[in-house]
Amino acid sequence: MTVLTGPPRTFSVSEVAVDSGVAPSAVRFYDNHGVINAVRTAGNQRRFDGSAACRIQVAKLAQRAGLSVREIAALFAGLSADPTPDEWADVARRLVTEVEERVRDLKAQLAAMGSGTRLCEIGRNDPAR
Amino acid sequence: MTVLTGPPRTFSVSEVAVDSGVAPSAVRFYDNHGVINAVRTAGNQRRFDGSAACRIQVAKLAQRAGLSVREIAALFAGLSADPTPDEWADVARRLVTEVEERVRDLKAQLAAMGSGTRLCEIGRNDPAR
DNA sequence: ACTTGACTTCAACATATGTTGAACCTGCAC
DNA sequence: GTGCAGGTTCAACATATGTTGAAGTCAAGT
Repeated sequence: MTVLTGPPRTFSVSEVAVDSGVAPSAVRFYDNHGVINAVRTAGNQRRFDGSAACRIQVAKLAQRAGLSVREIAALFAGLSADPTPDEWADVARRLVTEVEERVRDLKAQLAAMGSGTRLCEIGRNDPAR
Repeated sequence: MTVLTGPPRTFSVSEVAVDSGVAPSAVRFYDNHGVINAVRTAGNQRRFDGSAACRIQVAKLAQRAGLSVREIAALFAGLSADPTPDEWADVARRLVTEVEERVRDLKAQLAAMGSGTRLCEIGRNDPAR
């Protein structure tokens, strides 16, 4: 079944900006790049659902963890308006998988450096000199 | 004591490019931005020590984990030419600490979303409507 | 209906991260 | 000492990620 719920409330650009902690210009930027999705009023103004501020908060942290806006938009592509917890969980799983792989790669390189085999030629002196 | 070692071998831009897997233009870019440090020949050409390719490999992975070139240069700032394993270990520790904090922040936000308290107002409907 | 604050688009600017091309110079092998 | 692969700088270009300002439109209260 579906819970009885009226027309869901929507948010303007500046509301989403305040809720997500970014500038209004950034909200428009994220809309233009598919991180969030606006519907338009009869007068062409953007209206967002409640997930927009949330998407942006996640997007900012994902950016700090190395993902590009394009990658984040792709990650959010399957998300419906006002996503279900299950949809969010799936996004979260894919996101964490991706950033953890990047951290693993970094750690592996760091580990390969100092220890044992000098894969990275640390302090390398030409062996053939 | 110090191990008996002749004048250590140096590397040209294109050698570092090959060893690190980036374009020569990128090697010059990283030099200009302090990720690596060249000495100059009498004829003004760059010469790098063996750590340069290594620094770049780490830098590329650190970038994928969310660090900027400026941040990476700052991280490498304390590193001497041909750094000791101890110096590398210190850099590695600080680097991992930083990226893991970013991942923690992301995970915390994701966790706060789906579960329990709707901090992110998922599927929010105006409570005062 | 008016006013006014918030919205629209678009272009220009700004910073980060490189790449490319021109014009010129070096280093090394012969 | 000559040739030439590869080095130098500098400016322009390119993409990503936004911000700012101008010029005009919308929405909502009075």
